[in-house]
Amino acid sequence: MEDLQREIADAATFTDDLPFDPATVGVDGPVEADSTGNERLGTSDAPVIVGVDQAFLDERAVSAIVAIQDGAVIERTHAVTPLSIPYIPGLLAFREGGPILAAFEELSVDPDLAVFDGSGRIHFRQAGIATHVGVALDLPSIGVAKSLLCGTPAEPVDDRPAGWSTPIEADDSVEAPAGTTIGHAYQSRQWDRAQSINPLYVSPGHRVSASTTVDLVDALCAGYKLPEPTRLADRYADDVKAASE
DNA sequence: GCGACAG
DNA sequence: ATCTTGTCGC
Repeated sequence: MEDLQREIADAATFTDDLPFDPATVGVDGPVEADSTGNERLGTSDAPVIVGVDQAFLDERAVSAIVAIQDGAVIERTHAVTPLSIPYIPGLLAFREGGPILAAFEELSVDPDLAVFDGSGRIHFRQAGIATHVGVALDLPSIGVAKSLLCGTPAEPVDDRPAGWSTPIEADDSVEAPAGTTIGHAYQSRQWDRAQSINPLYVSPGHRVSASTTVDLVDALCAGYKLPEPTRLADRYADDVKAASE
């Protein structure tokens, strides 16, 4: 499995190769989770961005995908799939990749970018879940993780203001030249005082550079810690789970 | 053997 | 990820 990941990392592109201008991406505010937004289908040229997340029940995964365009939800799909292997750090894609692809098969719109819950290039072999699925679908993808799998932040990450970011550099645990920027710690939100919020760890999945990944996540956040696509997929996965138990 | 480790 | 009450603050 590790050799396969090296091949996937090799096939991945960590430079910008997007079908849209990242500078035009953004959400005005929180996206309505129950919006149908179908009236705009086929009318806009704006990029279709999908958020992917999962919820679990026993040995099954609920993979949810929520597609947004122009700051509105245009489609939601999901798949409930049996799980085969347990969670092993570094091998997450082998547990969740298949179930996620099953959900993508239910999607009717053509996404321009996928935002994953987990790492992309911030991975021992530079092949996190965002890279696996991005390469499999040859779709631009980024990984947004809530904790750091590997690599070293260029600066301390504690108590940073919203908008701050610092590179995550390859260290001995990463199969890349030492010092290579494999992603960034990005503070999407912060409290005004007292308690502090941990930063997000964002990294390229496929066909996106590390710096553009930060710009995209920044543009997709709307006042919450997680970018809108991820937030919506997270909630949708929970809804589907609740409805099926 | 010890430590470290996305979801 | 999941199991869960209370609690602080806009």
